[in-house]
Amino acid sequence: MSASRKGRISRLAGAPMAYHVPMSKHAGIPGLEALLPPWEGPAILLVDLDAFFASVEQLDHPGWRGKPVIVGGDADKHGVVSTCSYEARAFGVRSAMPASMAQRLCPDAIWTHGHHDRYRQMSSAIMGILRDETPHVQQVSIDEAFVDVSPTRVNAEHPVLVARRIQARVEELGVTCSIGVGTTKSVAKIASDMDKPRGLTVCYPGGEAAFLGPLPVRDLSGVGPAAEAALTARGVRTLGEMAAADEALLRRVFGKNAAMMRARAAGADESPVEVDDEVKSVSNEMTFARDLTERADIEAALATMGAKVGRRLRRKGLAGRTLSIRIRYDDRTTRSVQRRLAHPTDDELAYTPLLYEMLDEVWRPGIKVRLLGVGMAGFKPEDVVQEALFTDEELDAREGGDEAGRAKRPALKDEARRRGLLAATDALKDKFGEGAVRFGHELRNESNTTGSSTKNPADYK
DNA sequence: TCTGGGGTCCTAGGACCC
DNA sequence: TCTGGGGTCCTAGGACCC
Repeated sequence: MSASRKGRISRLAGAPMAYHVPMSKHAGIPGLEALLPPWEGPAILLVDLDAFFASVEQLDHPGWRGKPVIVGGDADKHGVVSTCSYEARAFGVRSAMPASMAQRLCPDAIWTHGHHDRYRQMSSAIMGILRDETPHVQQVSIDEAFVDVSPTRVNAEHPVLVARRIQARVEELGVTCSIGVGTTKSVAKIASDMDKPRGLTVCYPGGEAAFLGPLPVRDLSGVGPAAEAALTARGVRTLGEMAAADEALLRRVFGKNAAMMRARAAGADESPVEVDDEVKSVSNEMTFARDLTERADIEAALATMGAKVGRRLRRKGLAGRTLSIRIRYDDRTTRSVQRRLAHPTDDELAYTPLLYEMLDEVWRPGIKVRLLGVGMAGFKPEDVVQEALFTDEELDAREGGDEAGRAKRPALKDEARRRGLLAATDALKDKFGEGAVRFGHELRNESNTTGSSTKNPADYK
């Protein structure tokens, strides 16, 4: 596909200079540097890996190259498409589409649940390339990052040349990326979407209004289905109209973000590239192919997810104080319950009984459960130090200090023994994989999940 | 043919304190 | 006996992103 673009330098609607630069020969277009108008002021890249998961699969399975590949969940288990190759997109398959629909559109596609450790590894290598260019890298997901390449920051080198070098270095790893270049993050983001795969789209300083003006508001990051509907109802359809809209009108749609969103629509939002990787929450969810109706099955699922969350907390060295569960009923309505803990913890053996208590607030016998989730939030740096969830006195107060009350407690309530057990099972799972150690409850719902894939922004760090 | 799983951020209301 | 307003914490829900 790059052949048709080879050598093309085209002008984008209204922008003084907006180039699509061909990627097939990007290692050196003779004289390109001389053709580029000088760049004044800030320059930000948005680097977006093309069909990332599917591209890695095609890299690792040579037989899959040139064929429709779909990474996602099972069609008969409520699964959806996570990522699909461009060959599959030709059939109309898209991300987030129900897997059953994708199967009808493209019956011969190659399906895989994905290999997330491999994606994380590839992503880390690519982010390393970006950080080798400049430390001013803001990773926004496993396959996207902003890079501040303002000439004052990168040896006065032209931003377009930096972008072309990044594309060349990424391709050496066997995958490709599209890059948008602009004076702000939102301009770079929109530019990166205009030409995929292997595209390089540049909006020069001063061209923002002409570049963004005709685009639909939905193209702007931060405008979803609800905001789009609210804007349309008020006669605002394009980014140009949004940039000119009354702030009071926008406040009814965006609340306190109205001014910021209007600046974005005008390409004038100055939010900086931020190197910030602080994790705010850790959670795990499961959608079931068959709705759960038995309390024992629901508790087993909560215990399984609680254990996964605990293990990830320990791996990250985090302890949280806000425990939450999420539940979706068979009619797809969703409820959540959260509870503030007395002490931060990363120990599922301590908090799993609380999950069962919280369940009582949103579930009664007879209710069918389609999805369950367990999450932990409320981290503070000083909370990383481990503490027991409850003291014996608090447990006595909760459950009664008599023999019957004490007998209800987990057999391993002794903190040191608990931590020993957790450390041992973590070590086994590190060595032999997640399936190496299972408790009885973890087997109950086996083979009843969607097997879907994810792009978890916190998990590759 | 029917919608996943991982996150972040915002809003609104109630409890509580002064 | 009834009453205020502001600040903070907590909870639930929802919009949005990849």
